[in-house]
Amino acid sequence: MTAFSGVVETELRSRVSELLAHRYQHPVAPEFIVIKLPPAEVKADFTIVVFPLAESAGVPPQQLAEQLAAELPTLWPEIDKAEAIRGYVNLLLSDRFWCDFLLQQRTNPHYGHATTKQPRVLVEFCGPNTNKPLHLGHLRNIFIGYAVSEILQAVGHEVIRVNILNDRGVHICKSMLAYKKFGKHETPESSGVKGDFLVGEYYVRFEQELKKQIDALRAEGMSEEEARRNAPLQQEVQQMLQAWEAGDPEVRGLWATMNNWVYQGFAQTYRKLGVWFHKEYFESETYLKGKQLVLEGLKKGVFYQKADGSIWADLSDEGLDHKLLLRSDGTSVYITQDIATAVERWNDFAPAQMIYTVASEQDYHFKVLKAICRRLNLPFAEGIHHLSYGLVELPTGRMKSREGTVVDADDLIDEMKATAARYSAQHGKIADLSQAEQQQLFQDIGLGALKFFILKVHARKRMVFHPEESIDFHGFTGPFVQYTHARICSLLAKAGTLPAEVNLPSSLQSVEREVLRTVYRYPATLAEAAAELEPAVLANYLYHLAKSYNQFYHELPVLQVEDSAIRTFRLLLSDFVRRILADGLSLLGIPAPRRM
RNA sequence: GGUCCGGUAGCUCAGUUGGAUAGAGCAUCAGCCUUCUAAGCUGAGGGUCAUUGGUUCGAAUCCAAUCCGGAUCACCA
Repeated sequence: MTAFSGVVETELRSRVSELLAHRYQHPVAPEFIVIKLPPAEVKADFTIVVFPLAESAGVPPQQLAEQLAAELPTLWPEIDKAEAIRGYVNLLLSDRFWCDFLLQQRTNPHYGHATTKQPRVLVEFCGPNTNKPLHLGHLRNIFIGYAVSEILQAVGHEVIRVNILNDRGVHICKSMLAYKKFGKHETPESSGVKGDFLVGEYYVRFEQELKKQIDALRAEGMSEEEARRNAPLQQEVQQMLQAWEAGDPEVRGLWATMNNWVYQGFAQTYRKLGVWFHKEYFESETYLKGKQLVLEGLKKGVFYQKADGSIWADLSDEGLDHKLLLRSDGTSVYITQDIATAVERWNDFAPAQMIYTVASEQDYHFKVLKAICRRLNLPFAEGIHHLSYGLVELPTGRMKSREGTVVDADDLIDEMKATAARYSAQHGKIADLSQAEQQQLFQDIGLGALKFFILKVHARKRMVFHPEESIDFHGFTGPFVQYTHARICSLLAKAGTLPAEVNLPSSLQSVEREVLRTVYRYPATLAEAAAELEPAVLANYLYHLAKSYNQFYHELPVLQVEDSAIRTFRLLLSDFVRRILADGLSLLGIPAPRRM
């Protein structure tokens, strides 16, 4: 009911509420009074929607609107003009109010950020398998998870960032087996191939060789399923998995070696992306641990056992199915180890919430996980939250690493960087920077384009990525916002130091007012982005702020203004916008270069 | 089949939680650099908000049904 709003809305609500109570004997709680931003054509800062009030008060809307318009300015002197039009009261605040707002807030080092402490939360993101490099899907996950972490921190939460490494299982053995058979002892060093890519090559190689064997068997007359089961590689990889689980030293040794290659590769990519974790959890360390919890649950009667010995949860009373928790041979399944991992995290950090950044294909899984933790009476059960996001697909459909149809994260980052370099060369504005500075700048812009491209879309939507249509650097993009920031930096550099004592201009231009109105919305925007766990809210806002600043910049001179009050005011406004752009971008994990 | 998610301009997406004539970007067309960074600014064209019904003073937004696309319901992870 109460939308995300700021100090003015709060003030207006309480004034209107008082007015209705005292003057019209019609009490309405402030939070039920609807304050909106008027459409662009209307020359006003805020709009009170009178219809709901009129209805319950039994007064015609236009009549009540006129009464409010007549009385409100006397109750709150900051209201310069109040007009009643077709059941709306359009309010224009005074120039003085907006100037004061700028002067007060520009020195606030935490503008938009919360000053009160919020509970500790844990955010899991990334979640790679250790048999292949990170791809575009991981990038969306990482960008969302990182940005949500930053945003939650901005509104006062202590945020613990964790990763989950899917480092064991048959798919990991596949690359190991292929390496053992075809690897000829090559290493990342000897081959010059980044560790995660090297391991990924063997994963693909396994699938290729397996397919050959299957095709050969089918040519001999076996069915698809039969051939798959009987292919020698399939049997070998199962044996390898058993050897791994039995702790076979040779298999474990190869596993550790290859996983370390992958981790070194990941570390490079994380560094490039600017992300990090407080702690990494390894499935190899938790996959056995959930069993005890399940057995306790069985003892307490929250689960049941079938005749074959397998253990199940009956969740049908809450619209979910029966869920297997332990196989008939007593081994764990995926969800069993997830329970264990959650318990471990609870013991490590005791967070009020555990947020899992995981693709929407696992929506059902997380419903089940939460339900089971609840039934086990685990203290963190209610705090489990699945931050679900839509898959990134290619025009040809889903990315399949087995078939090699993936967009590798590193490759994409490099392409973006190259594109940024091409644009920069065209514009020729940064030729005086050193080579190293230029390289860093290209990286910042390329990553800015990529991260913004992904984050500006609401997480729940799935997105199709067209590799041949390169990501844009103009319009509603990261570079546009970065450019606006750099432009302001340049302006301020030419202006020198900002004066401490300020005279305010006597009146504001409409573009200035529009920029101030947008600046005003920043705290409410952050609050909304945090509450919704939705970086897109922030990305959209930053674009609008940059857009309105560019209009201001184009329409009005700053440095050449004679009147020192106006010149100073515009510089301060520019500086404030610059700060918000830089702050907002950094919450999205996007650097804000000072030149470009 | 059950459940969940999505459907808004040619394309990619917003839409302030039920409010005024539905907005951006890209693409197309037309303008603006002897002035603070043209990765910018201004303008034009482009819409049956999937469909139908309902609730309401008022619906892209809420409800129901239908259509289309996707995911999921494994002794896989």
